[in-house]
Amino acid sequence: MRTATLMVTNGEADVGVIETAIDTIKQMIIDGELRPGQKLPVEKNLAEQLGVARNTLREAVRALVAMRVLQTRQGDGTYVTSLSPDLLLDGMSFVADIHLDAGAGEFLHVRRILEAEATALAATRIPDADLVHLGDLLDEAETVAACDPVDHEKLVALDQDFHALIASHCGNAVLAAVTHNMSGRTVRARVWRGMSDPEAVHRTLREHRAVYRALLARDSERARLHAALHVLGVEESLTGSGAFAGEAARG
Amino acid sequence: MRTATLMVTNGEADVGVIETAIDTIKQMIIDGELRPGQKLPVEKNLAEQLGVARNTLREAVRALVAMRVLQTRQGDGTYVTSLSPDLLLDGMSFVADIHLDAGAGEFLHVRRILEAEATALAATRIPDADLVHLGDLLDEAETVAACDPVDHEKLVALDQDFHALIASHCGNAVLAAVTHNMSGRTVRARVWRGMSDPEAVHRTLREHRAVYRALLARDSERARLHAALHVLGVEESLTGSGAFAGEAARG
DNA sequence: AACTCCAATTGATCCGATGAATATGAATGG
DNA sequence: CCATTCATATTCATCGGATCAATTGGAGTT
Repeated sequence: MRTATLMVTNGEADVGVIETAIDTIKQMIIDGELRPGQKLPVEKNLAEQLGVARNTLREAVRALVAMRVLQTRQGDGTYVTSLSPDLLLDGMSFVADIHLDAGAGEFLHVRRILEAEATALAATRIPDADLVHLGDLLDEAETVAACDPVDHEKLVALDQDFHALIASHCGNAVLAAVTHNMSGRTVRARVWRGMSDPEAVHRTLREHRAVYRALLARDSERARLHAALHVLGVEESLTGSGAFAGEAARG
Repeated sequence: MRTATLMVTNGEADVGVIETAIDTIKQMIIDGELRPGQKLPVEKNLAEQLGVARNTLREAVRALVAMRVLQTRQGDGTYVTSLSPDLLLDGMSFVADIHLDAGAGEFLHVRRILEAEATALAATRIPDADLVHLGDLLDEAETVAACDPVDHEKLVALDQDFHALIASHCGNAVLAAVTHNMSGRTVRARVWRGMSDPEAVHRTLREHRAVYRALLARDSERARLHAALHVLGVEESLTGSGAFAGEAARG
């Protein structure tokens, strides 16, 4: 009956009833008692089963909802989500966002490694139809960049779509999710907003097109290099080494 | 006064009061209004400031506590954590754990890429003192492995320490944290528990020592290769290709 | 100055009540 | 017989208050 108490003795130190309830539900998922899509007992019953008050259970459930493990629908019930990696790992983008001052470079370094691998893998896996779609994204981005009042928001969205579409075809959902989330919305927005120089925007778009051509050629190594170089360019533009040294090296 | 309502109009769709409260607090952190280590207003005041009930605020705070953004101390108050990447990213290990059936290979693939990079970087950065410590870990692991009733729990802990110590000196906290969390406790435990064959244990320890020797030689490329090969061995032992093909290829 | 002890502060947990959204099944019209 | 409409029950969302427990900080003592 008092499952919660049993879990405490089994697990680590008792740091609180709610933490215990969270870990208990987590463990039920890991153990397979709760499967993706499955409906949980109603709050009243589940609270009684775990030996906690309904409000306490709600805080535990809310924590799991925040980390995309559970999903609640008012009037219906609480369900286990698909637990797919891209769903559970999308909280990482928030981590990247709050470190855009100090640690943005570290996130970008990781993204460079992963994006290079994901792009290389995608070179031999992305369907022709999605390559066409990729080309459309590039064309649209260049159109937007040509306008005088450049819509940076639109460019950010197209940039994100471009990389996400490639990564989604690397054959590894975890790699795609981690890569995608290694730079959050705020980071991407800052990068593009920092491109006051029109030349910087065009250079970035040229890098995108270089990756695109490598994918068209189904050349993994070319794709890997261009992807890495592209992210490296972003890194250097953030650390400031791109404004002088980077630009000089390119020129 | 009604900050929460203002945030809704500013942000995305209103999916609930609690979600709004969570996003508001998140944004306050991203914007720098709340800094690491800072104390939040008391529950009563903060709830009033956000225009929600105290119970509602608690659920929001609880969600942020679960993702290691906030920390509460009874009788004292609620504080913003250090927000360090290793703290905020340690929830990923849970994601890895619940996918140990289907997607363990995908996590290991990512870990292989990152661990190779982290080990290569550490080769030129890890202090001599920690290299000594690393050697001690290896010696201890071999001692444990030599005992008849092999303590697999101890081996798991030593394995985790070995890799964590290396990654911690790669000069990139994000890379270290992501690498570390790419295989959770449950995954590691399963891997080591699956080594019923004593030869498999010794092979793994030999791989560890090969990485160690490369670090001693301060040879980044050797370290990278041995690290990648080591994780690859784990991948193959999980997918089953190690039992036959892997063993044959090695012999 | 150092220690002890008490009261205020603050979060932790619980309880009950009301509102809002959904699902379910009966009733209705075709 | 089938589709639609609608009333009702179920369930989560939100709220306000009450009590317990842990920490803090100052008063008082040595």
